Amino acid sequence: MIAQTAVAAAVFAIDKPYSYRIPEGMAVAPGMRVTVPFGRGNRRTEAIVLQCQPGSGEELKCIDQVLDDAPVLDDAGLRLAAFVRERYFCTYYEAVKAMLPAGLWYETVERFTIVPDVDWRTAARRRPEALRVMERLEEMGGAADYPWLRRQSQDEEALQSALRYLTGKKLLQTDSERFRRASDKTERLAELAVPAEEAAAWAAARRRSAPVQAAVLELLSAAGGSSTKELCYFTGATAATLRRLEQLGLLAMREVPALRRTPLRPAQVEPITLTAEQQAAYDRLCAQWDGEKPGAALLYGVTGSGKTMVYLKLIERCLARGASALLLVPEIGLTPQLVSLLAGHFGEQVAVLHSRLRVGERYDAWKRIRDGGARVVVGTRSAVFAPLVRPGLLIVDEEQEHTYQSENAPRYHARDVALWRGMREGALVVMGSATPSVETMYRAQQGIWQLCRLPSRYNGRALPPVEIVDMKEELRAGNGGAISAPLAAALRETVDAGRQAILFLNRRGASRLLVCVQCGGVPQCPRCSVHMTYHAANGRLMCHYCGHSEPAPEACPDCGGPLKPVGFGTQRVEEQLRALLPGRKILRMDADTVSAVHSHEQLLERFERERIPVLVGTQMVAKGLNFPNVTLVGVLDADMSLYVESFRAAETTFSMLTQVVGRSGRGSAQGRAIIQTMTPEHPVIQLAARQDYDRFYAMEVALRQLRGCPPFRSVMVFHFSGLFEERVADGARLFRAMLVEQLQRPGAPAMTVLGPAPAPVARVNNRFRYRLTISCDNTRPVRRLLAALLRQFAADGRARGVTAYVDTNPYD
DNA sequence: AGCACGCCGACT
DNA sequence: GTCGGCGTGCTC
Repeated sequence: MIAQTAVAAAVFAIDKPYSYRIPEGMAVAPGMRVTVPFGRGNRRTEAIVLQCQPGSGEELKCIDQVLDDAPVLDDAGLRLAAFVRERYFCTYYEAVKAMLPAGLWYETVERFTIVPDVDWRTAARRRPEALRVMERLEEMGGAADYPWLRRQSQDEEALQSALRYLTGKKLLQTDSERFRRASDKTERLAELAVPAEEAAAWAAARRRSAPVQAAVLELLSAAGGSSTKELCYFTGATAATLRRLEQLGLLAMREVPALRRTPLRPAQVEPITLTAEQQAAYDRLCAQWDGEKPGAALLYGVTGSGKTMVYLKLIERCLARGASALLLVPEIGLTPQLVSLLAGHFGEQVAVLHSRLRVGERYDAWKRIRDGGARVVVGTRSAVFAPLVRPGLLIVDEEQEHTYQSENAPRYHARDVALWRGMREGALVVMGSATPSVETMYRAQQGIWQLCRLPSRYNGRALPPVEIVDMKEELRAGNGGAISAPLAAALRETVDAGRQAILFLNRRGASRLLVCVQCGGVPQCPRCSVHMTYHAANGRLMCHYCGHSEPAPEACPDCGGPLKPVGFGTQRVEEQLRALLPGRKILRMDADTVSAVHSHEQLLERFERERIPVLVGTQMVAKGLNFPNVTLVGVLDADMSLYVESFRAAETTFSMLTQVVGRSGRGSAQGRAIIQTMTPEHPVIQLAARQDYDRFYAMEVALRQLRGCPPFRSVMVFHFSGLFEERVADGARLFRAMLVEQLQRPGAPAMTVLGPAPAPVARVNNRFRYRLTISCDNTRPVRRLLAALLRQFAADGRARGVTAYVDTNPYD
């Protein structure tokens, strides 16, 4: 027998089914994972079986190991992987990996053994690091695994180069052991093994020579015990530091059981009753559902119209029909009430899937879903791949949210995957939103999807009145601060009345910087073309692009001048508020105040429970929960997000403003909202203030047609990156030339090509980045052409050292 | 992307 | 003379 397989080691340019012989007596079926030899060196790699067919396959290499007793993907799953691959320009295996829970993945541990009877001392005499490795191995009896070697070595890169050298010279041989990644049921806790005073004394003595170790001990002396993860975050320590302290007898590690299943907190619920309007929408959806091919529908309901009630009723019906339901949400942390509500109604049948689950939790949830135990799945983006038994209903809540688009390969959009699944698996797809994306509304208007409206708010209350403040006038009047006079007055009024207010800073990463008071310099990331963010919680500088982190320097690295932390966003606003509202409590929510210790859920809870008068924050406060006591919402710079380089700028701004304004007046009291802007006349701001989605949509859809953007055409962004700027730029230009050549052929599709140009952040992780944007019809022949072009590009010698990938209709 | 094969400059 | 540099081509 012959197996057609998708191989993990295959990159995009060479990704296709590879055939292997199935040895006599080996039980292999499509959807099972195997290991196979691949490439000239026959290195072992994982693969998934796509198809089995008869044939002797004598000329083929053999599958060497079967990793699963039963298929991990069924036919529908394999077809879905093929769709994701074709649609999003990724490899088969990348698609498969996105579909399976991490707990199912095998890890390979490489083991190195000294080849017997060779004189490695002479052979490697010119490589000191290689000699050291061999000596260490000899002490260990001639063999050790990679993790052990890494622990013994300071410089991982040097170690890897030495190992490459030694295996190349045939002085070392390797073999690999595979084991299923331990389903992590425990968490490591670090505690002091000596009295706190002793540890503190040790730390004081070594503060110079071992500052990180000292910091760990100081923190533990103060805090008692801490999870290793948290400890590393706050001190900048690595696992190696902790191990060293353990060896010194200062630290003790303890494994404590971590919960595998986050307990659901079922809400007290009553039977679902719908308003007349909700009932009408529900009935129409059911009628569609009962049709031959259910297709998709848009549930367009203003904020507070009770879309959730309709979802619940639909899920109830889905279960009654013996099918499973999926509810996708943009961000799980913001929907605890929804999860409780589901648990209240559907109890043990609910499974929650999101990226912050532990490996074991995720694996358990996945199994419960696959085995039919969990038939109501609520989760974020990747939950769209949940192995639902008989899927009957797929709901995408707030379908316009950018979190549904994956930022790494496969760069899929969960809403589009849900639509594909719905079509293929005969499930009804419901997209819900108060501000639908232009694409979705267009399709609903065109009758491709059914359009159900919920025009009235649940409590019958009108939306809060919105006031626009012209910040140019404020400037002319001599107010250069972040808070305008009308907002200041409204704040005082609200707070004096015992109500609460939320101020929203419409800035991405409103971060804090360290600025040199003497030369004005700002510490930059050594690997990226961005400045580093200052985290007061742990006194470190961090790069949000590559993850680089270092202790904040005492003095300016350039001139030795004093450094001062400068709050660019929320902090400055907080200072002004203190002056404005003396003696009042103010809660700030940003990267500085949100940490491992205080999650933003906790902060929001405190805001509600303690009735703190004012909450200031960035993106995080825009969504948030329902706070009945909030009667004032202020948007500080509404137009900021209008000027980002994206065809979605207007849409995201409108949606965000609508959401923020909707936070006000959720309870019994009337709310109000104030929008501050430099461009009060801008139509998006005006329409958002009036909450006039229909007019906004009409305006925006016309613009999209003019500009060749979705829903009329797709925007595909090609990203190029590499270590040498010249090469990347040349590569991007070469790609453009190749593309233009294709477009000149007769019968070629129509496209507009823009660029290439350097990416907004031109260097990340030492790699230079360029982008090329095209606008085209996203049809199968076009994708085939683009995929062929990417393969040709990868094979071209002139593009050596440059990698490329495509993003479809990106959000940034 | 790896990895092996293959052809030219600095060491025993 | 060989070791080792990296340019080139293939992956069932």
